[in-house]
Amino acid sequence: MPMSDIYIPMTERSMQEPTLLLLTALADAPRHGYALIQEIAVISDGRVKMRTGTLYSALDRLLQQGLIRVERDEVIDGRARRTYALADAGRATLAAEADRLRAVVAEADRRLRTTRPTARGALA
Amino acid sequence: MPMSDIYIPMTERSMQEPTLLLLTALADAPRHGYALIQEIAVISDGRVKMRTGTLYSALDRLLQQGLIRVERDEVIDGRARRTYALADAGRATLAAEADRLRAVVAEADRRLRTTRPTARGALA
DNA sequence: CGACATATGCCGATGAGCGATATATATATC
DNA sequence: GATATATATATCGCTCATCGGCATATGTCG
Repeated sequence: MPMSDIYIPMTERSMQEPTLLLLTALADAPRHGYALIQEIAVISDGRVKMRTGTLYSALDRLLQQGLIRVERDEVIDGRARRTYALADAGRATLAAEADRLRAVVAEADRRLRTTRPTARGALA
Repeated sequence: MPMSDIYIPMTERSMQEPTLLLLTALADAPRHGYALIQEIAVISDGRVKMRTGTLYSALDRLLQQGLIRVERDEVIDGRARRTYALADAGRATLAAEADRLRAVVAEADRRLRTTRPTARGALA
């Protein structure tokens, strides 16, 4: 019989840049969705214009993972507004991610400065 | 009539960690596939055990993008071995990626240290 | 009235990465 | 001689974060 086993990933994928920027944008203060898009544009120096499809699905996912929480719901000038805050777990995750990336970037810099033509140092 | 337009992404996705580690592992010297897996384990302090599925498909992709090149093909002790080297474009891409990540990490650190309870500084 | 900023949300498509599997040789252990 | 582990490359199907597009609604500016 065909066993239709469910795919269960063993390792969790490393965080991608949009998610990293999202947590970073929430690190200093709670913000609502639209404000996050603008804040991320500022953080990334105009490079990243986050799509709402990315934003709201990421917010849903991060809520589910417990990395962020809903701070409050309001209606401002007739427009609904949902404000999100970084949860303790999200704060810890962001700090760990920053440490991890700092180490990799340092290693990349080190290697870019110490280039050898071959792995054993030999050269024609 | 149903227009079956082809999906053409406007922006290129940001590099993920496995790719970043791959380029980093090639930054100081050319290496072959299996050596890259081991080198990446060292760089990431044992955290990342790259799968061959990820490795060889990434190598194919990076070759196609011109970020790496085949340095040489050998047969060592009866085993085939293909050695890859970082191309100039790959070197530039890695350097740019490092700059970018350094900036985001610095911003994350800054924000984690300057946390306010709300976006406007008010608190109950 | 039309254009644009504000604000949230859904949906289909894409592709990097993951787990599994296959193949083959060399070396170490029983 | 069998069995396990290290070396080495390669392919396949699956998942999920991200992307682009679309929908909806209000407020403001010209």
